[in-house]
Amino acid sequence: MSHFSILIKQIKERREMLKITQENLADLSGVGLRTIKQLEAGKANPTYRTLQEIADVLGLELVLQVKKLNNL
Amino acid sequence: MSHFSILIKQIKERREMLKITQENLADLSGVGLRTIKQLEAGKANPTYRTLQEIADVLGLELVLQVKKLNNL
DNA sequence: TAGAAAAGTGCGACATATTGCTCTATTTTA
DNA sequence: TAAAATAGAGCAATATGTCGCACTTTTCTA
Repeated sequence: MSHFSILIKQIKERREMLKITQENLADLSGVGLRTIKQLEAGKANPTYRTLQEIADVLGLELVLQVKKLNNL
Repeated sequence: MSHFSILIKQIKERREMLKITQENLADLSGVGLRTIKQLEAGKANPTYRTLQEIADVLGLELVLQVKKLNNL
């Protein structure tokens, strides 16, 4: 499971938790519906801005943190 | 100070802390030097992959978290 | 279970991110 | 302070992200 897949999954789960459809999310965020569909389908390499706009509507934010040491 | 500006600043500070030049970072991450220069200059809207590759070399990771409630 | 709603996909146009080249500006160092 | 190293920027080619349209598939619901 890539880090990106996890992020996608989080977005999708969060959207569903909030009972928002992809179409709602597109309207609310200003990001095109097509882009959201591609993103959730894991077929995209979105720009920071796109991710940020989507995350914002979902009450999420993209932050940079020091990597966790997983495999020691 | 936008959220993005903060992220850029974090990348730059982390790179400098590690005594890595932009050129080193380009080589290590596989991201073009030009792209890194533009990014650190705040003149870019990078893709997730670009950010991730850079962050990875710097021992950082991009994570999605529930927004902090700042202004209540 | 039939109809509606929501989600996923191929196609193609357009916008823009990435990149190298070359040059200038700034910072570091001997 | 001069030379070297590092960082920033204009230009243009190429790659790719964004988006709407039209359609199919899947999921929900009455």
